[in-house]
Amino acid sequence: MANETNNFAELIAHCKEYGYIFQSSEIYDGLAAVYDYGQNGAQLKKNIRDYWWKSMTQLHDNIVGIDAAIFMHPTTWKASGHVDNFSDPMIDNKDSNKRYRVDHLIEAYAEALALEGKKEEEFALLKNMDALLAVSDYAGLKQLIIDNNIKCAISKTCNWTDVREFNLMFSTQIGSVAEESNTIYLRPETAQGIFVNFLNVQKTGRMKIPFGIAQTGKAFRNEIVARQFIFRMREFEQMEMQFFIRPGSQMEWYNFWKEERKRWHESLGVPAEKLRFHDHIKLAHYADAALDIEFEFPFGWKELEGIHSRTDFDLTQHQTYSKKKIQYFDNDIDPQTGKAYGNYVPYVLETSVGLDRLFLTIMSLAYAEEKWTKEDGTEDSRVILRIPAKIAPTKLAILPLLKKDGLPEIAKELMNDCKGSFMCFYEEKDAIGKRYRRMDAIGTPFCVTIDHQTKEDNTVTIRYRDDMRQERIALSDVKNLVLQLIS
RNA sequence: GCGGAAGUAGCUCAUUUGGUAGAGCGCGACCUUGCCAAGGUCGAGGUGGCCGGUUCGAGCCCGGUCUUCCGCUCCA
Repeated sequence: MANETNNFAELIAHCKEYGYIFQSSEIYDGLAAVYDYGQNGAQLKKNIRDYWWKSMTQLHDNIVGIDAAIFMHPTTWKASGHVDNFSDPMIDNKDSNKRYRVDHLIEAYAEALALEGKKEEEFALLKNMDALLAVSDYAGLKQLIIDNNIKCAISKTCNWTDVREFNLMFSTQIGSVAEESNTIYLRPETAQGIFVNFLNVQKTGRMKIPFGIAQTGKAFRNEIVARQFIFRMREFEQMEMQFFIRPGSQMEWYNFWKEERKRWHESLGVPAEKLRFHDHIKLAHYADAALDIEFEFPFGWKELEGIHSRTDFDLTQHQTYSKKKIQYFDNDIDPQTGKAYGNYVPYVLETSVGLDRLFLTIMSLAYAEEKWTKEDGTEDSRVILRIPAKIAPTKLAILPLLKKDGLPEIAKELMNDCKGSFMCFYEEKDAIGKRYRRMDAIGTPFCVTIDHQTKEDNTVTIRYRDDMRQERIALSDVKNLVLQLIS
């Protein structure tokens, strides 16, 4: 199949046209950075999620899955650091368009005052700022900046916007009365639902370290700008696993999961040369090592999955804030001391994939436009989604060659036999070639055609999406062959 | 958030300077056909993204707004 093209804009259009992804609330002009999955997209997404869930829980005897609520006690986000790190007053310079954190801007100016020996002015300024920050007086903060004639380092002007708070967490009220104390957040990450359930799972599941807790679910971030289709959305789905380990063993497990997760992506047909590791130089407040598994998207190398060594930060924080002891008693013998390891707060190794990003990865690899010259010299083409058979939304199309002569009856019987085992699609409209092309466009890997010969010898034609090859097989073998090909 | 470009039928696009909106493909029904996008007949589908202004009259001119794409910015 020569002459393939792969264009991101065409992929986005294809996703809409064939029921994979629609813009949210499109009839009302849409909602920025929010998307809906259509009939085919929802099934593909579910298949990817199921494949991940199975590989984590069913195939690892020391990993179990949970499903925590999106709403969590507000103190969760104080403990995790999200309240402090996710919400800062910001101000923009209108001339340079440069955005500053207000406290950083004022502190930098105070430092300059100190260098000039104006210690008293520096002290007064910082005291003023702290007082205003404490009561979230944004107008006062702006006035403070203007009164001190604090300038933008780039434009050298004092032309500022109003001070605004950019909180990346969405908030809402729980209960019917909107009071300050009732404010809760939509979780900005799923991880905390695992950490707060550490003791529940460890005790009720009698889990022994090392063990993991897996979870898939929605998370929400009020991104300042969100772009690149479903790559960065306000509402997105994570698939993550927190692996609880002995302190000191984190680098061993970091390296283990790093390789394990890359191999997993390759098992979904992602070519090794399209994946790479990107080590974090600047680490987040909770991590002692972190890397991204990046994929070469149509718009460049971007994060697909994060591997983070989170140390005992999260469990220790929850222990402090909840005043509940979150520890593990390890009976195994430490070869160094000859005694049991004893009580400790476990370390955590996190693997976290963006399900929507993985969906986009699969789609960008699958989408292709093929052109070729037929035997009679004319040009032919097709649009195809080469989605791996094991995650394709529809596995098998069952097509009677004619909608008469008893062929639909045989086809429907096969449909009834197969539909309990995998997703099937039945179609008797239009010429057979046209029906094949429609299946190519939504990524159905196999088509079976029932014709007059079927009535004579109980054989059918199976047609393969990827190479358009056809072969004759027994009608009774169809289900088992497809089951074998999608496993 | 800033700058640039765009928005007409499900899709791709026409509608030359303002004068009551069209095609191809696709979609539905019927007829004909039957192994890789066949043919015929009929049909459904648009208050031109939305709101406002100028004008006798706006898809076209002006303002605002929403959304998308590209470049910055942001992304604990």
